[in-house]
Amino acid sequence: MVVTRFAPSPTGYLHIGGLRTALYSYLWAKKNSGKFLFRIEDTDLARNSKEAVDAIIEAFKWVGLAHEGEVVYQSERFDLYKSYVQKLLDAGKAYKCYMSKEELDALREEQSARKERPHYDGRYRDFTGTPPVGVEPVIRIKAPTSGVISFVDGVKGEICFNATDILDDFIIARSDGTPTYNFVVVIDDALMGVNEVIRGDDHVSNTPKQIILYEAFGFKIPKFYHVPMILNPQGKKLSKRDGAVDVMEYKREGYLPEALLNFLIRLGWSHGDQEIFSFEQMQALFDPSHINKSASAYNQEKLVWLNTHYIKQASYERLIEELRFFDVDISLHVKKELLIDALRDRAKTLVEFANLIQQILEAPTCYDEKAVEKFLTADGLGVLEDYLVVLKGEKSLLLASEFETFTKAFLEERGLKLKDLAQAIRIAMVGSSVSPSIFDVLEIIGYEDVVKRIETLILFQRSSGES
RNA sequence: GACCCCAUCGUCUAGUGGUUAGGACACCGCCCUCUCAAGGCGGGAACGGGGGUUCAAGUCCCCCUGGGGUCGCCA
Repeated sequence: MVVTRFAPSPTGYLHIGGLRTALYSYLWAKKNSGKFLFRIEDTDLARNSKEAVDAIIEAFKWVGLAHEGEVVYQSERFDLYKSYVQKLLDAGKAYKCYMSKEELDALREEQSARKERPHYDGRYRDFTGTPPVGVEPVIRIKAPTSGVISFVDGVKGEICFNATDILDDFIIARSDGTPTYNFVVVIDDALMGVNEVIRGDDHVSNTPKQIILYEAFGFKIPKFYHVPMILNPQGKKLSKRDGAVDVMEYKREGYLPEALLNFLIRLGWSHGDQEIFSFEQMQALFDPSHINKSASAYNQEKLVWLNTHYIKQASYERLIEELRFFDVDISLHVKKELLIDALRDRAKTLVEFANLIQQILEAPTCYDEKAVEKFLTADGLGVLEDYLVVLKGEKSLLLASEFETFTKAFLEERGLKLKDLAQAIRIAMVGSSVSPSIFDVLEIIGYEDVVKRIETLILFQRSSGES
């Protein structure tokens, strides 16, 4: 059975890069009817926070990724780790090192000055003397000093390292007794049964370290998939400056989670020419062997396009529900469905959608000057006034089609075209020269308010004309 | 600096020795049209460079160049 996991360290919000590897892990487990586990890597007491944990879990909930079983917190497993550290110590595969941080820093500096790779020199590896007083030791693993460490990466293929090039006796437990990342990852993945690890590219150089730990314990080495980073549009590392990197920021900006997921799955992975993937299709089609080897640049336009796609597809109920988050509640509006249909093709995000709705539902409080200048000329205003007079005798107008028939008849009698009147009506309805089809807008607003809004505009024009 | 990884349109990518190098986003043009969108149709746009291997190379090999990652008592 395929067992994957997502193991963030709670130092902040959930990053979209993290979401992508989580998605891949989730999908690969689902595709294989396996398990997707969730673990919080909070061994660094100083840098994690409960808020960060909550934020990450909230983001997971928003996008709909569900993990199997309880969340595992590493901070609650220190005793377990200690016993495994002890095993290594007992087996002579790890040892205590009494070198101070200052000494270490000095050593590293020397090495870099000599243009060498900074690394621990193993001075306590075979130490048998009396330890210096007042120094709490760290525990270091006895790493191989020769040979080749290689593994077959599921996305990159075979990766080889010379032990001498990369390894030193790295620390597995700090002087305060707490275990370090590379150690706990191996213990937990092994104990939790994780056998397929999908994670960021930045971990390839940790992999050989972890492999020697797997071997030291005799654990089965999992299959690794290292997925390339997401770069910014300039091809550099993606950062806050490049737009949203916090997953929840996408919610606040009005993106649908399925759009974000679709965007992310397709960024660095492909299934032929297919662009649109429902959540079900993702689970059926995802295969890590099609993950691209090279890093990909974040491209907001594609996300926006996907978002518009999913807004067009969404059910009325769904949209009404989502819109509530942006303080627009149209659940009780009689024309809610027409309202949605009139606007869904025009909104790139739910934020825009909410604004467009408000623009129609609330009578304009001001009028776009340029639009007024261009369309409410003496002639234009005259036609509108004329229209209002006739409209007042048509109290039964209800549907868009009825408004249309009425309006077209009105225009035909006067030898006018729709374009001679449409913009004036639009300004009266929404205050600007941009809106959905005016007949839909008229139906949504309703006869009484339509009359009111035209009256208001005419009044406004007359009074400003006088002054 | 050492080690590792990567390299097709501006961007996301298809491509596994023989293709007019395909699709999508973005862009441009046309159509539709009451505005703005949406939609339809069409267009420009790529194999980083140099050597090999081969009848044949975007595809395989080498070098160069360029980009990225890692070198913590962080994860």
